[in-house]
Amino acid sequence: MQHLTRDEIRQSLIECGLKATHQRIVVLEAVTELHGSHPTAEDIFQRLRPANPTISLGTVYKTLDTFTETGMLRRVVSEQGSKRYDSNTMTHSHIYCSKTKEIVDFEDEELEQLLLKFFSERKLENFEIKGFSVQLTGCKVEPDKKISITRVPK
Amino acid sequence: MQHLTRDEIRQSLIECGLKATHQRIVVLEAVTELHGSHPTAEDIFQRLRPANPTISLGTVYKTLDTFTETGMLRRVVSEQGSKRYDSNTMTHSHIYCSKTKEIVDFEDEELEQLLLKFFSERKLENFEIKGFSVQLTGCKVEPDKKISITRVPK
DNA sequence: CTTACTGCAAACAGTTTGCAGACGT
DNA sequence: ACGTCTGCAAACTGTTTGCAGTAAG
Repeated sequence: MQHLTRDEIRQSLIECGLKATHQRIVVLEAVTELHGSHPTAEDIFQRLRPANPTISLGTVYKTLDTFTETGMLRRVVSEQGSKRYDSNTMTHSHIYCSKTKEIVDFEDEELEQLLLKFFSERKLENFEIKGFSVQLTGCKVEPDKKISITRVPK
Repeated sequence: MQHLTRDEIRQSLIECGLKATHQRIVVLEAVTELHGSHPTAEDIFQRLRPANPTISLGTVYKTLDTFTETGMLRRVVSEQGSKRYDSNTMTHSHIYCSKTKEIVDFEDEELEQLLLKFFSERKLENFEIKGFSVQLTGCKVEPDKKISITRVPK
Protein backbone atom coordinates (compact mmCIF):
# COMPACT_ATOMS: atom_id res chain seq x y z
CA MET A 1 0.00 0.00 0.00
CA GLN A 2 3.00 2.32 0.38
CA HIS A 3 5.19 4.12 -2.11
CA LEU A 4 2.65 4.18 -4.87
CA THR A 5 3.59 6.29 -7.84
CA ARG A 6 1.17 9.00 -8.87
CA ASP A 7 0.26 6.90 -11.89
CA GLU A 8 -0.57 3.94 -9.71
CA ILE A 9 -2.73 6.20 -7.56
CA ARG A 10 -4.39 7.60 -10.67
CA GLN A 11 -5.06 4.04 -11.71
CA SER A 12 -6.71 3.01 -8.45
CA LEU A 13 -8.89 6.12 -8.47
CA ILE A 14 -10.17 5.23 -11.92
CA GLU A 15 -10.80 1.65 -10.81
CA CYS A 16 -13.04 3.02 -8.09
CA GLY A 17 -14.97 5.03 -10.64
CA LEU A 18 -13.57 8.37 -9.52
CA LYS A 19 -12.08 11.14 -11.62
CA ALA A 20 -8.34 11.31 -11.09
CA THR A 21 -8.06 14.95 -10.10
CA HIS A 22 -4.86 16.47 -8.83
CA GLN A 23 -6.38 17.04 -5.37
CA ARG A 24 -7.44 13.43 -4.98
CA ILE A 25 -4.06 12.19 -6.08
CA VAL A 26 -2.14 14.29 -3.57
CA VAL A 27 -4.58 13.55 -0.73
CA LEU A 28 -4.34 9.82 -1.26
CA GLU A 29 -0.58 10.07 -1.62
CA ALA A 30 -0.34 11.97 1.67
CA VAL A 31 -2.47 9.49 3.60
CA THR A 32 -0.45 6.52 2.40
CA GLU A 33 2.82 8.34 3.11
CA LEU A 34 1.59 9.12 6.61
CA HIS A 35 0.66 5.48 7.07
CA GLY A 36 0.74 4.61 10.73
CA SER A 37 0.17 8.13 12.00
CA HIS A 38 -3.60 8.18 11.38
CA PRO A 39 -3.81 11.79 10.22
CA THR A 40 -6.84 14.07 10.53
CA ALA A 41 -8.20 16.11 7.61
CA GLU A 42 -6.41 19.11 9.08
CA ASP A 43 -3.09 17.20 9.21
CA ILE A 44 -3.40 16.33 5.53
CA PHE A 45 -4.39 19.88 4.66
CA GLN A 46 -1.36 21.36 6.43
CA ARG A 47 0.96 18.86 4.82
CA LEU A 48 -0.34 19.57 1.33
CA ARG A 49 -0.60 23.34 1.59
CA PRO A 50 3.03 24.30 0.87
CA ALA A 51 3.09 22.39 -2.43
CA ASN A 52 -0.60 22.98 -3.23
CA PRO A 53 -1.40 26.48 -2.02
CA THR A 54 -4.87 26.59 -3.55
CA ILE A 55 -6.20 23.34 -2.07
CA SER A 56 -9.05 23.88 0.36
CA LEU A 57 -9.80 22.18 3.65
CA GLY A 58 -13.35 21.46 2.49
CA THR A 59 -12.01 19.52 -0.47
CA VAL A 60 -9.76 17.49 1.80
CA TYR A 61 -12.80 16.58 3.92
CA LYS A 62 -14.89 15.65 0.90
CA THR A 63 -12.09 13.66 -0.64
CA LEU A 64 -11.43 11.68 2.54
CA ASP A 65 -15.16 10.97 2.81
CA THR A 66 -15.25 9.71 -0.74
CA PHE A 67 -12.25 7.46 -0.15
CA THR A 68 -13.87 6.03 2.96
CA GLU A 69 -17.08 5.29 1.07
CA THR A 70 -15.26 3.44 -1.67
CA GLY A 71 -13.25 1.49 0.89
CA MET A 72 -9.87 2.92 -0.14
CA LEU A 73 -9.38 4.26 3.38
CA ARG A 74 -10.73 3.40 6.78
CA ARG A 75 -12.01 5.99 9.22
CA VAL A 76 -10.92 5.68 12.84
CA VAL A 77 -12.29 7.88 15.58
CA SER A 78 -9.88 8.95 18.27
CA GLU A 79 -10.64 8.77 21.97
CA GLN A 80 -11.47 12.48 21.75
CA GLY A 81 -13.90 11.94 18.90
CA SER A 82 -11.94 13.45 16.02
CA LYS A 83 -11.89 11.63 12.72
CA ARG A 84 -8.65 10.11 11.54
CA TYR A 85 -7.81 8.15 8.43
CA ASP A 86 -5.97 4.90 7.99
CA SER A 87 -4.58 3.62 4.71
CA ASN A 88 -4.45 0.16 6.20
CA THR A 89 -7.86 -1.27 5.34
CA MET A 90 -7.07 -4.80 6.47
CA THR A 91 -8.41 -6.16 9.77
CA HIS A 92 -6.23 -4.81 12.52
CA SER A 93 -6.40 -3.38 16.00
CA HIS A 94 -5.48 -0.06 17.52
CA ILE A 95 -3.53 0.97 20.56
CA TYR A 96 -4.65 4.34 21.99
CA CYS A 97 -2.24 6.28 24.15
CA SER A 98 -4.14 8.69 26.38
CA LYS A 99 -0.92 10.57 27.14
CA THR A 100 0.23 11.36 23.60
CA LYS A 101 -3.12 10.82 21.83
CA GLU A 102 -1.33 8.54 19.41
CA ILE A 103 -3.08 5.68 17.68
CA VAL A 104 -0.73 2.83 16.86
CA ASP A 105 -1.65 -0.01 14.53
CA PHE A 106 -1.46 -3.49 15.93
CA GLU A 107 -1.56 -6.27 13.41
CA ASP A 108 -1.48 -9.78 14.71
CA GLU A 109 -2.52 -12.77 12.70
CA GLU A 110 -3.00 -14.91 15.79
CA LEU A 111 -5.32 -12.40 17.42
CA GLU A 112 -7.36 -12.16 14.26
CA GLN A 113 -7.71 -15.93 14.05
CA LEU A 114 -8.61 -16.12 17.72
CA LEU A 115 -11.43 -13.62 17.29
CA LEU A 116 -12.65 -15.12 14.03
CA LYS A 117 -12.92 -18.48 15.74
CA PHE A 118 -14.62 -16.95 18.77
CA PHE A 119 -17.27 -15.17 16.75
CA SER A 120 -17.93 -18.17 14.54
CA GLU A 121 -18.95 -19.99 17.72
CA ARG A 122 -21.45 -17.33 18.71
CA LYS A 123 -24.54 -16.52 16.83
CA LEU A 124 -25.35 -12.84 16.72
CA GLU A 125 -28.98 -12.82 15.78
CA ASN A 126 -30.24 -9.92 13.70
CA PHE A 127 -26.73 -8.55 13.22
CA GLU A 128 -24.40 -8.92 10.28
CA ILE A 129 -20.77 -8.48 11.31
CA LYS A 130 -18.80 -6.34 8.86
CA GLY A 131 -15.62 -6.23 10.87
CA PHE A 132 -14.05 -6.22 14.27
CA SER A 133 -11.13 -4.63 15.93
CA VAL A 134 -9.60 -4.64 19.38
CA GLN A 135 -9.07 -1.34 21.07
CA LEU A 136 -6.27 -1.24 23.59
CA THR A 137 -6.24 1.80 25.85
CA GLY A 138 -3.56 2.88 28.22
CA CYS A 139 -0.51 5.06 28.08
CA LYS A 140 3.09 5.09 27.06
CA VAL A 141 5.66 4.84 29.80
CA GLU A 142 8.23 6.93 27.92
CA PRO A 143 6.22 9.29 25.71
CA ASP A 144 9.17 9.93 23.40
CA LYS A 145 9.97 6.31 22.67
CA LYS A 146 8.07 3.95 20.42
CA ILE A 147 5.77 1.15 21.48
CA SER A 148 6.97 -2.27 20.44
CA ILE A 149 5.27 -5.61 20.65
CA THR A 150 7.17 -8.78 21.32
CA ARG A 151 5.94 -12.28 21.86
CA VAL A 152 6.52 -14.02 25.13
CA PRO A 153 7.10 -17.77 24.75
CA LYS A 154 4.70 -19.83 26.85
CA MET B 1 -25.57 -0.77 39.10
CA GLN B 2 -29.27 -0.29 38.28
CA HIS B 3 -32.20 0.87 40.34
CA LEU B 4 -30.19 2.83 42.83
CA THR B 5 -32.20 4.96 45.19
CA ARG B 6 -31.39 8.64 45.32
CA ASP B 7 -29.85 8.08 48.72
CA GLU B 8 -27.58 5.39 47.35
CA ILE B 9 -26.57 7.75 44.58
CA ARG B 10 -25.98 10.50 47.10
CA GLN B 11 -23.81 8.09 49.01
CA SER B 12 -21.63 7.12 46.06
CA LEU B 13 -21.15 10.77 45.14
CA ILE B 14 -19.86 11.53 48.62
CA GLU B 15 -17.57 8.51 48.46
CA CYS B 16 -16.03 9.99 45.35
CA GLY B 17 -15.44 13.24 47.17
CA LEU B 18 -18.13 15.12 45.29
CA LYS B 19 -20.88 17.32 46.63
CA ALA B 20 -24.23 15.59 46.32
CA THR B 21 -26.08 18.27 44.38
CA HIS B 22 -29.53 17.75 42.93
CA GLN B 23 -28.15 18.04 39.38
CA ARG B 24 -25.52 15.36 39.92
CA ILE B 25 -28.05 13.03 41.49
CA VAL B 26 -30.51 13.26 38.63
CA VAL B 27 -27.80 13.02 35.96
CA LEU B 28 -26.32 9.88 37.48
CA GLU B 29 -29.81 8.46 37.96
CA ALA B 30 -30.64 9.09 34.31
CA VAL B 31 -27.46 7.48 32.98
CA THR B 32 -27.99 4.35 35.06
CA GLU B 33 -31.67 4.20 34.08
CA LEU B 34 -30.67 4.51 30.43
CA HIS B 35 -28.14 1.75 30.92
CA GLY B 36 -27.56 0.02 27.63
CA SER B 37 -28.57 2.93 25.44
CA HIS B 38 -25.31 4.88 25.79
CA PRO B 39 -26.87 8.33 25.95
CA THR B 40 -25.21 11.58 24.87
CA ALA B 41 -25.15 14.70 27.05
CA GLU B 42 -28.01 16.03 24.94
CA ASP B 43 -30.06 12.85 25.52
CA ILE B 44 -29.66 13.21 29.27
CA PHE B 45 -30.49 16.90 29.10
CA GLN B 46 -33.71 16.31 27.17
CA ARG B 47 -34.74 13.52 29.51
CA LEU B 48 -34.18 15.64 32.60
CA ARG B 49 -35.66 18.88 31.35
CA PRO B 50 -39.37 18.21 32.00
CA ALA B 51 -38.79 17.42 35.67
CA ASN B 52 -35.86 19.83 36.08
CA PRO B 53 -36.67 22.86 33.94
CA THR B 54 -33.75 24.95 35.18
CA ILE B 55 -30.97 22.44 34.56
CA SER B 56 -28.51 23.57 31.91
CA LEU B 57 -26.82 21.62 29.16
CA GLY B 58 -23.44 22.95 30.26
CA THR B 59 -23.94 21.46 33.69
CA VAL B 60 -24.82 18.12 32.19
CA TYR B 61 -21.57 18.18 30.20
CA LYS B 62 -19.51 19.15 33.24
CA THR B 63 -21.20 16.57 35.41
CA LEU B 64 -20.63 13.77 32.92
CA ASP B 65 -16.98 14.82 32.63
CA THR B 66 -16.58 14.73 36.38
CA PHE B 67 -18.16 11.28 36.59
CA THR B 68 -15.85 9.99 33.88
CA GLU B 69 -12.80 11.34 35.71
CA THR B 70 -13.79 9.65 38.96
CA GLY B 71 -14.47 6.41 37.11
CA MET B 72 -18.18 6.33 37.92
CA LEU B 73 -18.98 6.30 34.21
CA ARG B 74 -17.14 5.32 31.09
CA ARG B 75 -17.02 7.45 27.96
CA VAL B 76 -17.56 5.75 24.62
CA VAL B 77 -17.18 7.50 21.31
CA SER B 78 -19.63 6.59 18.60
CA GLU B 79 -18.62 5.81 15.04
CA GLN B 80 -19.61 9.41 14.21
CA GLY B 81 -17.40 10.81 16.94
CA SER B 82 -20.04 11.95 19.43
CA LYS B 83 -19.47 11.26 23.10
CA ARG B 84 -21.71 8.78 24.83
CA TYR B 85 -21.78 7.55 28.40
CA ASP B 86 -21.95 4.07 29.78
CA SER B 87 -22.83 3.21 33.38
CA ASN B 88 -21.25 -0.19 32.86
CA THR B 89 -17.64 0.40 33.87
CA MET B 90 -16.66 -3.26 33.75
CA THR B 91 -14.60 -4.65 30.86
CA HIS B 92 -16.96 -5.24 27.98
CA SER B 93 -17.23 -4.86 24.25
CA HIS B 94 -19.47 -2.86 21.96
CA ILE B 95 -21.46 -3.68 18.88
CA TYR B 96 -21.92 -0.70 16.54
CA CYS B 97 -24.80 -0.72 14.10
CA SER B 98 -24.07 1.60 11.21
CA LYS B 99 -27.73 1.54 10.17
CA THR B 100 -29.35 2.63 13.44
CA LYS B 101 -26.23 4.15 15.08
CA GLU B 102 -26.94 2.04 18.13
CA ILE B 103 -24.19 0.87 20.44
CA VAL B 104 -25.03 -2.41 22.13
CA ASP B 105 -23.08 -3.78 25.08
CA PHE B 106 -21.58 -7.19 24.65
CA GLU B 107 -20.39 -8.84 27.82
CA ASP B 108 -18.76 -12.20 27.51
CA GLU B 109 -16.62 -13.72 30.18
CA GLU B 110 -15.01 -16.14 27.76
CA LEU B 111 -13.98 -13.38 25.36
CA GLU B 112 -12.50 -11.42 28.20
CA GLN B 113 -10.48 -14.40 29.37
CA LEU B 114 -9.35 -15.11 25.84
CA LEU B 115 -8.02 -11.59 25.42
CA LEU B 116 -6.47 -11.45 28.87
CA LYS B 117 -4.58 -14.62 28.10
CA PHE B 118 -3.58 -13.37 24.67
CA PHE B 119 -2.17 -10.11 25.97
CA SER B 120 -0.36 -11.78 28.83
CA GLU B 121 1.59 -13.70 26.20
CA ARG B 122 2.65 -10.55 24.37
CA LYS B 123 4.92 -7.98 25.78
CA LEU B 124 3.95 -4.46 24.83
CA GLU B 125 7.11 -2.54 25.50
CA ASN B 126 6.75 1.04 26.64
CA PHE B 127 2.98 0.74 26.97
CA GLU B 128 0.90 0.16 30.05
CA ILE B 129 -2.47 -1.40 29.18
CA LYS B 130 -5.35 0.18 31.09
CA GLY B 131 -8.09 -1.69 29.33
CA PHE B 132 -9.27 -3.31 26.16
CA SER B 133 -12.48 -3.75 24.32
CA VAL B 134 -13.59 -5.37 21.12
CA GLN B 135 -15.46 -3.26 18.64
CA LEU B 136 -17.82 -5.12 16.37
CA THR B 137 -19.10 -3.16 13.41
CA GLY B 138 -21.81 -4.09 11.01
CA CYS B 139 -25.52 -3.59 10.76
CA LYS B 140 -28.80 -4.93 11.97
CA VAL B 141 -30.80 -7.05 9.57
CA GLU B 142 -34.15 -5.94 10.98
CA PRO B 143 -33.58 -2.43 12.34
CA ASP B 144 -36.64 -2.62 14.60
CA LYS B 145 -35.76 -5.85 16.30
CA LYS B 146 -33.15 -6.40 18.96
CA ILE B 147 -29.76 -8.02 18.57
CA SER B 148 -29.32 -11.19 20.55
CA ILE B 149 -26.26 -13.31 21.15
CA THR B 150 -26.47 -17.04 21.49
CA ARG B 151 -23.77 -19.59 21.84
CA VAL B 152 -23.28 -22.22 19.19
CA PRO B 153 -22.13 -25.56 20.58
CA LYS B 154 -18.95 -26.82 18.91
C1' DC C 1 -19.21 19.35 -24.24
C1' DT C 2 -20.84 17.43 -20.17
C1' DT C 3 -20.82 16.23 -15.60
C1' DA C 4 -18.27 15.65 -11.64
C1' DC C 5 -15.23 18.12 -8.72
C1' DT C 6 -13.12 22.21 -6.34
C1' DG C 7 -12.72 26.54 -3.62
C1' DC C 8 -14.79 29.54 -0.80
C1' DA C 9 -17.47 31.11 2.83
C1' DA C 10 -21.08 30.52 5.62
C1' DA C 11 -23.57 27.35 8.55
C1' DC C 12 -23.72 23.84 11.75
C1' DA C 13 -23.25 20.41 15.74
C1' DG C 14 -21.18 19.21 19.67
C1' DT C 15 -18.51 20.68 23.33
C1' DT C 16 -15.91 23.87 26.35
C1' DT C 17 -15.13 28.11 28.91
C1' DG C 18 -15.60 32.18 32.12
C1' DC C 19 -17.93 34.30 35.40
C1' DA C 20 -21.51 35.96 38.69
C1' DG C 21 -24.69 34.05 41.66
C1' DA C 22 -26.59 29.86 44.27
C1' DC C 23 -26.15 25.98 47.11
C1' DG C 24 -24.25 22.05 49.91
C1' DT C 25 -21.52 21.06 53.88
C1' DA D 1 -19.15 31.17 56.02
C1' DC D 2 -16.58 28.84 52.71
C1' DG D 3 -15.62 26.83 48.67
C1' DT D 4 -17.70 24.20 45.23
C1' DC D 5 -21.10 23.88 41.83
C1' DT D 6 -24.65 25.78 38.58
C1' DG D 7 -26.80 28.56 34.83
C1' DC D 8 -26.09 31.33 31.20
C1' DA D 9 -24.12 32.94 27.16
C1' DA D 10 -20.42 33.34 24.40
C1' DA D 11 -16.56 31.10 22.24
C1' DC D 12 -14.48 27.39 19.98
C1' DT D 13 -13.35 23.09 17.24
C1' DG D 14 -14.18 20.02 13.89
C1' DT D 15 -17.07 19.11 10.14
C1' DT D 16 -20.67 19.86 6.57
C1' DT D 17 -23.14 22.40 3.03
C1' DG D 18 -24.47 25.30 -1.09
C1' DC D 19 -23.14 27.31 -4.96
C1' DA D 20 -20.60 29.45 -8.81
C1' DG D 21 -16.65 28.47 -11.32
C1' DT D 22 -13.13 24.86 -13.10
C1' DA D 23 -11.33 20.85 -14.99
C1' DA D 24 -11.47 15.83 -16.27
C1' DG D 25 -13.10 12.44 -19.50
